[in-house]
Amino acid sequence: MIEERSADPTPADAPPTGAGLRERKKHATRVALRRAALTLAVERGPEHVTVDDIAAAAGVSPRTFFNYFASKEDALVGEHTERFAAFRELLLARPDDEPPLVAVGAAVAEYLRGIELDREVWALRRGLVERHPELLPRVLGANANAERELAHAIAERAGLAGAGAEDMYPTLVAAVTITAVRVAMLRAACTDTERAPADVVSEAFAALAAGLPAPSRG
Amino acid sequence: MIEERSADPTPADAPPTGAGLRERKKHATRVALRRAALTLAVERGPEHVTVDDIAAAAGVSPRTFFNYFASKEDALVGEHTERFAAFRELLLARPDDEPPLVAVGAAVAEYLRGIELDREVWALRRGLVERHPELLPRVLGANANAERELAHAIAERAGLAGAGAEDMYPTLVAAVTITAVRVAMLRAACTDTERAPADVVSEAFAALAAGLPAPSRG
DNA sequence: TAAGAAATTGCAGCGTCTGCAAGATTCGAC
DNA sequence: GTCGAATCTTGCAGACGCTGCAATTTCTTA
Repeated sequence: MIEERSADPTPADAPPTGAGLRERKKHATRVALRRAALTLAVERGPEHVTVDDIAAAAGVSPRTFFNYFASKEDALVGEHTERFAAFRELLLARPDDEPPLVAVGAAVAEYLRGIELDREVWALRRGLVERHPELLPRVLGANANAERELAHAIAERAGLAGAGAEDMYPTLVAAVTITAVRVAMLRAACTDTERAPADVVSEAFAALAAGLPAPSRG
Repeated sequence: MIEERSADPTPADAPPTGAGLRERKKHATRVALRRAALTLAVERGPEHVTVDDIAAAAGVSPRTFFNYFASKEDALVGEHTERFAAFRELLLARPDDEPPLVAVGAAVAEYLRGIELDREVWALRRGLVERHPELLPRVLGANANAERELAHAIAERAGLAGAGAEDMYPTLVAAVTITAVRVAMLRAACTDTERAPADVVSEAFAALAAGLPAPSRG
């Protein structure tokens, strides 16, 4: 209940093609379970969906569900964390002389552009969280790990040795980054649906880098 | 499991004195339960403490536990949210011409100075989260509600009508604020133990308002 | 002190999640 | 192809979290 590890450190983008049959089946099951979970949750509301329902809809036994996800919520909103695995490299690839927030913002934008594949699942998840704000804390909580990862990467990039312990700066930038991305994504999903998420995120980072000047007061 | 409401909207600082015997007993029970939960969790680790244990240590029945807290975690880390209730007024009391981040930072600092009462419980909780990072997501998640409250307050203060929907700005400032407070508190708790938390928070806000300039690279 | 309000408790029950030990499936080497 | 090893799936039993309900006890108030 309190533990929050992933049941399986499989990367989110496991290759649908290539590799052995085993891998393909596993990936298919994982996708089926997640889709089933999201679809059912959208239909009935998360609290009216049991693990048994999800497993049945995905065509596996209830016990198998827990071979893929550590918890019911994990199947619904737990994907985000996994995504940040590759992010670190994107960040470290930015030119050395860029200010931290700019580099991070650029890396994030790049990262987002590479994501636009799972549109479908993301749309499901977005609608779900919109209709059921109870899930929001879980989503935010899931970012905690990503944040620590990012803090390490930032410290590394800035040439600070020990990560975060002796300097608040990397931690702060990491936290603010995750926050900005989150807010911008929400914004992009809810209001600015016509704009590319990456653009909205860029805007948020621009505002941050400028010290959050007040907009015109109305 | 997914629901995240409080079992009881009792203010965190219920009057230990005054009022009837009933109120005093309720407050005592609440405190006893929280203390028991924290103490046991620190001793054995959260996952090795059952609700039955907590109830027994507090001298009430297991069923009664759930009359006071919606979940086990709520007893451990759920207090934070309640605290933000009064924050809004502090913010709205700041002079109108202050830049948003400055006003928010000042309000936060003020708010923190008023908190230094529960030192004991806070220390317990801090040590607990430090030793058991699994709890961190829950703590962060608990801030989600506070964040929305704050966004509303900021929008109100900035004179923006509808809260957050049509402008990303208040949401962003609110999110960044909660984030900064969180990081600064962590910092104050872990490293800068000699400095007042309020000071560390102020520093974090100064960095934010300055657009997060890079520290000297080493 | 008696009626009424509110808190405590036990119980029955659903749902989440885990460990364990079978049984089925895939893989790699021959 | 075949066989053994590695891996996945599944059922089962059970601990634990959490809830509704109804009976009982404790406080309040008139």
